Amino acid sequence: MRKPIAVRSLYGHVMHELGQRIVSGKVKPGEILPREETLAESLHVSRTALREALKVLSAKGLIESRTGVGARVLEERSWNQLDADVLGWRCASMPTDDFVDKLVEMREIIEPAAAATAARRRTAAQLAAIDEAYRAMDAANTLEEWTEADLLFHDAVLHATSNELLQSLFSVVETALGAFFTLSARNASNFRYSLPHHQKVLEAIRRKQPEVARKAMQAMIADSQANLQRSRGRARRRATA
Amino acid sequence: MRKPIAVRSLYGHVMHELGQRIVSGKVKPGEILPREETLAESLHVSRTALREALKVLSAKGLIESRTGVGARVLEERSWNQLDADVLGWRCASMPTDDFVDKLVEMREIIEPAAAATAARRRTAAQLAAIDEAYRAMDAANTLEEWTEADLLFHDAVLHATSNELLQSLFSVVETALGAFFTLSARNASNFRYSLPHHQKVLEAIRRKQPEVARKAMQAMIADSQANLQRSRGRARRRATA
DNA sequence: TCCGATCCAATTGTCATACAAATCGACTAT
DNA sequence: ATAGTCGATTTGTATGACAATTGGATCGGA
Repeated sequence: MRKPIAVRSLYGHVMHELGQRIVSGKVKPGEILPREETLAESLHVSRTALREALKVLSAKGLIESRTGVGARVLEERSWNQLDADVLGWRCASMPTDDFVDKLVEMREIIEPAAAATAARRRTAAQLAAIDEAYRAMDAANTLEEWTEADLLFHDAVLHATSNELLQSLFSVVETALGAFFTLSARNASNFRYSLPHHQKVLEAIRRKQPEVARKAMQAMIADSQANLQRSRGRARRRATA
Repeated sequence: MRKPIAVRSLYGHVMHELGQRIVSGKVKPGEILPREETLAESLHVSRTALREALKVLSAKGLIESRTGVGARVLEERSWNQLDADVLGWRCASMPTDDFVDKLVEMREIIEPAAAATAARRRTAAQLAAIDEAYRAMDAANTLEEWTEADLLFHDAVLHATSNELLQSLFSVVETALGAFFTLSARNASNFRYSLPHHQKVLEAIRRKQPEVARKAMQAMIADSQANLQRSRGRARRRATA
């Protein structure tokens, strides 16, 4: 998303490789990873680069290293579930329906409340940022331009709450939108269909009408959820065909 | 909390030291940290240990290292505000009313929604856990027992949503709020006052009434916030006296 | 046989050093 | 004045060495 395929540093590659192995369940909680020297060799990096990756995974709560024992994969309960990387790894390849449902549920909780708060507190500059994102969506000619502007719009709404904790949840919203983008049937002719929803949110925030903004955002999410359900139906019919 | 004084590893010490310097504002966004060799020397560790700390801080979004340039402190906007360490450093460095307000705002968004979801989806076992926590609160004789059972109650409600993202989110907010005061208690003598609120939440979840549960939770939070305002007033009067 | 203390092998934690790669700015030639 | 080149600076990666910690194996005594 942010980094297309990204020329990640060596340690970054290692971190993603190991992170995905853990999150995808290829190595299960409780298991001990191979010793650092072996792991480094099998990933074709030095122990130095490997260790930096392990440290970051440890900070994300995925593993715990103990002297003399090794690196143990921790239970899912202690994973940093809101971490952008962890969320991304859970969406790697195809996210499960179950996980997408949870992402949508998070949106349903976060974004309407954020829209309402933004309507109450937004400054002129914050409103301008939302407006600019909206106009970029309106002007978008390609899927890529639309996608970028859409993310910007949702980020701007969170920003307008002036609550940086709320804004940090953008990683969740971003992941949810990303999952929606890959799962829903979007093409060159119909990707603009949600523009009116966005306009209603924008106008409510402009006019400082919290409850109107909340409702508009709820409608937008409900609509995208319905869209997901339709896609699932199609996917299932295709699978059983 | 978890680790009293904690025998942190060397790199852990370094990470906390640098993290606090950044979050507290001793080094400001945009500034470049001293080069690694210098930093390592001034902190009395090797470059290896320092680099592991920098890598983790980078993963938390506090800094960004670039070859040939150095480690730049990033803007607060890109900090991982919901990271447990970052939140902890903020609690330590700026325990202002403003920050608490933002935490409370998060709670107002999360917990009512969680209660409603729990009422919709709770299993028998999850309900039993909430019920057990409630009875522990009822049986509490000391503030300590009450506080422990209170935490258990709220955790159990979140657990009953079966959404680990939501759990993770509440968990960090709860921990941060817990650093300032117990979730719902006035003082040693009448800490049980919020028991009826908890009972209403419990019963609504038992009867699978989402909106009732949401309202009950909202009432509980509103009550504890009113309580917070009163104690702030007292603190201010004391300060100006 | 059971139990405890001791020792030892395995593994991570830390350090020191060296060199590769990237960046930025200054300098040079045109 | 400008484009290109070069060099100093700093992070990125690799390597080798040793300290510290852990858990089990070994051994001895009752």
